[in-house]
Amino acid sequence: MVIRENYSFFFNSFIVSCLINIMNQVAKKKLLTAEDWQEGALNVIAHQGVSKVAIEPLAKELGVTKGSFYWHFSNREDLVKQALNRWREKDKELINEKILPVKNPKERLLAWFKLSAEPIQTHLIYSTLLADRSDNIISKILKEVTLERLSYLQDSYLQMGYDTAQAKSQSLMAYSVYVGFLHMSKTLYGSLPDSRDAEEYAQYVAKQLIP
Amino acid sequence: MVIRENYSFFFNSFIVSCLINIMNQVAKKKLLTAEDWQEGALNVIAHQGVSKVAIEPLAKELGVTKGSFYWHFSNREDLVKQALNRWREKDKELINEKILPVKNPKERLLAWFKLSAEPIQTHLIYSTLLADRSDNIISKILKEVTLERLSYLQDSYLQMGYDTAQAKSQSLMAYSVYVGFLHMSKTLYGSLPDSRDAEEYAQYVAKQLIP
DNA sequence: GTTATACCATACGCTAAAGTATGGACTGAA
DNA sequence: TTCAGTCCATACTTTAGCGTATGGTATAAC
Repeated sequence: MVIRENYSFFFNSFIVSCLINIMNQVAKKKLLTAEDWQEGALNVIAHQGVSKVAIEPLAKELGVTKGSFYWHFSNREDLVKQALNRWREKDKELINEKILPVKNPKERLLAWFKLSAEPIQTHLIYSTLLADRSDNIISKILKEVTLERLSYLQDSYLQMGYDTAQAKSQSLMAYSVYVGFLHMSKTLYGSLPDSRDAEEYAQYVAKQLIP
Repeated sequence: MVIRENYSFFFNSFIVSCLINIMNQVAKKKLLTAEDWQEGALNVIAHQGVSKVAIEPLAKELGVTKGSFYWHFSNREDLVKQALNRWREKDKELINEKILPVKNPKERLLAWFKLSAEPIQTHLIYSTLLADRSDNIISKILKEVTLERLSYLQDSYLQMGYDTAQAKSQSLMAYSVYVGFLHMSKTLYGSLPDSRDAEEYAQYVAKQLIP
């Protein structure tokens, strides 16, 4: 008892601080940010397409109601716009971290082919957007992302000794193979293949497209 | 006056027969068949996607009302199903007429690459379906069409001396280039390129993919 | 301890589109 | 001429989802 009395201050302050931490975590999990909504939207886009992004179902999934949504966004179009911009930024970061640091152009291309075959969200989103011409926002962002991706592919081929025209055609073809792979795997297998098959395929394609 | 009297029978019968012809034409244009609805749906699918196929707007475009639709089809899903089956049949006929008759396997592949770059409806529909996973009907038909197309590509490579594994991989890659081309052209140029550019591109790709 | 602000719930109106029920017009056959 | 069958129009009901209006609660600042 004496001990408890002596340590009561410690225990009390400890418990209180713990409670505050927990409550903060609960509060932080319960209070949604705009990013939470964007991520939810991107998940829907990746698996069902932009047209399936609906406010009320998404709110239900996030454990809130429409009231939350219209606090963070002005309307549905606003959410789609912000979500797609978020996707573009995340995709850019991925490339900046995993592809561009590879100095040797041949190895960089190989790394890109490997990455392009991995079953990650950014590919799912890209392939879904490719056939969705319902919005001008989509066309705009899609074109930007595609041109940016093509540019670092072209750079690699240039650094390998291709002239400008050849590098352009070759990078376009390589990128077409990437796009085709995304759709073929979804069409034939229902989803992107697992890492082993993807690696194997990437090796084969790279052999054909990297001299 | 006399003349008019004399020719009145002729005039009357002529006018009547003309009217009957016109009315028949009007009647034949006014009475829609299930095929008319299917074609209308395919047009929407080609340019806007399956999710944009709506009964009342389509009826308005065809000059009728929903009453006509629910006479020919049980519901919306029924229309989509029949329309996609019609697309599959028309696509099959196209291949049977323009590709399969070419006896030399190398020339047959070349003909296929050329055809695959032409801005025709069947390609638009295919590329739109590729990212639309909203329905099981779509996935099913899409898979069937893809496998069938892959099979005659693979046959061509087999006849050119490839072994089974090589022919499989090579045809898959060639088909991926096709799919990629569809999306790339829509993404970068907004639509499929005109015949000259397509021909040029087909030549380049064929050089890479046909030994 | 009052007050402002951030965040969310609830309730409502509105529209597009699916599907139903019913009647009408036209046609060919009996 | 009547009658059945074909094809379509019109008038509903229903539902999903967008957007608004308003009120409630918690937290931080003062």
